Amino acid sequence: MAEVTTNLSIGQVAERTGLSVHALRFYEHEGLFVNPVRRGPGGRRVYSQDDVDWLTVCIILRASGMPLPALRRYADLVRQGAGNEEERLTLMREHQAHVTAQIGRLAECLDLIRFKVGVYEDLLNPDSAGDHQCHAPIPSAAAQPTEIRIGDARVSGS
Amino acid sequence: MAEVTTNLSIGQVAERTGLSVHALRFYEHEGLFVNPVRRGPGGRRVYSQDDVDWLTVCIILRASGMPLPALRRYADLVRQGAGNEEERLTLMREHQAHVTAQIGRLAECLDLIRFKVGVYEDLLNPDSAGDHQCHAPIPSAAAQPTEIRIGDARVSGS
DNA sequence: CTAGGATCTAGAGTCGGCTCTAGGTCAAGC
DNA sequence: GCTTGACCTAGAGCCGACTCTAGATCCTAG
Repeated sequence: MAEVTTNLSIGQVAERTGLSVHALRFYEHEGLFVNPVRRGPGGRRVYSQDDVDWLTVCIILRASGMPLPALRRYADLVRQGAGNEEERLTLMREHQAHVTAQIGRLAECLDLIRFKVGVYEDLLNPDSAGDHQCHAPIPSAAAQPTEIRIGDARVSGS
Repeated sequence: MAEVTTNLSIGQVAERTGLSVHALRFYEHEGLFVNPVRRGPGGRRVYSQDDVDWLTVCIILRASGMPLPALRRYADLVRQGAGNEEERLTLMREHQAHVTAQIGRLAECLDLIRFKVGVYEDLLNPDSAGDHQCHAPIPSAAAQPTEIRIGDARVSGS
């Protein structure tokens, strides 16, 4: 069995994860890795494919708005090994709820945005009768202090 | 007809929009209002229902991730009055695209999260055969790096 | 031998979007 | 008259998540 232990430099990992080398060092410093990053000659970081796989998960969790402390908590649990699956499940379920809620909120916002787009389209092209339905809180814009949370998930690229 | 011009204090507006008084002053300072906020005796801010309606729109746009500069741009256009509807439409369409993309990204993330939740559920309740399908690009990434042993793999510089 | 490039550490800086503080004005109630 | 509370301005501070800098080390190529 040829131990194909991939040995990647920080630059290579940056390249294939999309994270910067700075971010990789930062993540390590923040304790987000499951296993300590190995070091090669000269104290240089050496990453395995498992590290890259873990980072891929991290990136997805981050992209969906999980804050670093929660990610660190999750990494801690995985690092501790079997036995804490319930806690991991709880953590994941909570995050799932967050993401689901966020998607719902965005969908609501999208409703207003679509409505606005429709209004301007009609205005610029009055021929086509506009029949936009908007099952959202736009007519009653003055209604309730809808609890919309500003500033939640920030996702790559932007 | 009785002039029903609602005159609201900053505190009242804060209360019914959910924004803080600090945020309201900040938004004004940032030029996010369509019309200049009136002032009452003692230089106190006086808001109309229109202001509140506009803020409601702002809140929704912010909640969907529109950055302040874009919001300011939109306010500028509205302030300038009729004639720039195309630009407003463009702005709104761009934002619509952003939000749609963001929802898509979050949905993808949710796929991994659901998968993870499923894995842990099965692990804790092995009776029910779990058949989770994950129609996302994550099968390999979701592999559990539980207890990864890092041998004394030496990194030969080669 | 020397230059270039990737890496290292520790720590400072950046950015967006508020949030808070300090010091002051003003109107109402006791 | 005095206190309280809402409001004012200008500007400082905060938070999260990086990003960048400085100065050093090390490897490889020419």
